[in-house]
Amino acid sequence: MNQAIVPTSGRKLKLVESAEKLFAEKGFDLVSVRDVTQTAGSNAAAVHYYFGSRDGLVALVMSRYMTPVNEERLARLEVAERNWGSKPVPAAEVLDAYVRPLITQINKSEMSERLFRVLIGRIFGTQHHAMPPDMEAQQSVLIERFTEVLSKSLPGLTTEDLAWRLHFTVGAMLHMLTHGEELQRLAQGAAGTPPMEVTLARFLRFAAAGLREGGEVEVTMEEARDSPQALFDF
Amino acid sequence: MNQAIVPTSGRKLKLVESAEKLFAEKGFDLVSVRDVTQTAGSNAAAVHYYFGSRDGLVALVMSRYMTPVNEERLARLEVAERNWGSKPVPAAEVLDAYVRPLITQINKSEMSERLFRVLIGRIFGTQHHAMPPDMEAQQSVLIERFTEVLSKSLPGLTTEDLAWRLHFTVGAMLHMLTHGEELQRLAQGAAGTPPMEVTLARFLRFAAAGLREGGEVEVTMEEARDSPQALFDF
DNA sequence: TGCCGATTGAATCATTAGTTTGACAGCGTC
DNA sequence: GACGCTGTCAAACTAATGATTCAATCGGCA
Repeated sequence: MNQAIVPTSGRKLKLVESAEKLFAEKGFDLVSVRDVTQTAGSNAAAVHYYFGSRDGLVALVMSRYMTPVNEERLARLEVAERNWGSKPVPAAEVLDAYVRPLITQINKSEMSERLFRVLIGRIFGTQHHAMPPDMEAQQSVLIERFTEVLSKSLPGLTTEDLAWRLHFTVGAMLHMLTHGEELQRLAQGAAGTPPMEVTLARFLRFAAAGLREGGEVEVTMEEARDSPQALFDF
Repeated sequence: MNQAIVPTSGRKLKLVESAEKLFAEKGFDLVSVRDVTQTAGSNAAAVHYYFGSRDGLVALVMSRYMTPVNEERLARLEVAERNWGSKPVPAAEVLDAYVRPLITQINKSEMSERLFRVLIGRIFGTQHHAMPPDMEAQQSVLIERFTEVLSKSLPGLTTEDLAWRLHFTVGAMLHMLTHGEELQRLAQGAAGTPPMEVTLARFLRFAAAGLREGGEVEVTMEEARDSPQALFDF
């Protein structure tokens, strides 16, 4: 399924791999067609010959990694649901289904762990309307499914609270994936250089705690407008 | 302090305000000098006359909002420390010092809440090495101070765990600030349209729970390499 | 009024971007 | 051997960008 997308014809594959590397290092926006073709030892026209346009190349790289991750996420979620029968799946296990595919896929990939992490972070951090329609749809399905299952795991939560907590969770994950490098520079060694599994385990625990114990916000919008300060007293 | 940076000379102010609006809407990278001058009803040369370069304008806009927020953060942190004397400041109160200045500053600003939120998110989300040196230094001090105080609030944590949890926290906040709009589109109304105070309160509770109850990761790197799966069993 | 520095704007430059074109080579087929 | 298909490449095209130039204009002050 992975290989079907990119035929292993030498030239095309070389282009995709060069693009992946550069996209991971500098971000989708800061890599030009010429950067890619130069790294691949090829010509600018090659990108348009194989991918139609720069956007075509970007879309291909994105779906090459997003699709298998999302498919594994949905598969794991279904297994979890089956295992727990009519009982709600524990939140931590739902999160696990969301996070663990990142590890699975990195092991399948030939890219370095560091580059893979950043690339995946950039892909999933792309604004939804800026990605190809089919991937946007893929993401919508994912959000819907995980929200549905999680709402049973955390029955006390309003849909509004759940939506926002999930949003925080996704934000924390994307930041970790894309900007983990920066933390290691900033914290001057205090953050260590843990392998991805350890960092993901830390993230999982952090997010599970936030999702479960994040309390309730019962203040209405009207009350909030009158005395915003009160929101923070607890 | 805020006004000192930008003299209220009509033309210059108009340029800065137009830039802020466009930067918030499209991001720093996707706004050209001509976009700004056109919106301000002015000429491309004006930007270089007043700000030296495009980067000068960006730097000015960034510091205009980052500086007061960070100063208030540090001030509040000091007050909290004084109030608790020799006892550690509760984590939630440290987070409060970190978050509440966003509300203070939005009320001082003339920008709409929505634009302010996104702009602040983009500013603080900028890679540290991509910002002017003085602001990079400002951020370093901030991280150092908050880490220092928080490590006393959460005495059980290793510095490595703390560093990563703070990283998650910052990521969740930035995502909420910059991409909150997107959630409201994606969740199809499920996220509501809460005022910023409510969202920040939600965030604060989420992050406090994650920081406090995120558990420990005692597995060493060596063990993790041998059996990554074990990390997720809990 | 006349001067002078501060400001403004149209035009221009140099560079970079994505894309297109047309020529050409390899290669199998009729 | 001519034809057609697939790749490949250098070059050129078009549009945009940040920056610069230089003449015109404004506004206060002697």
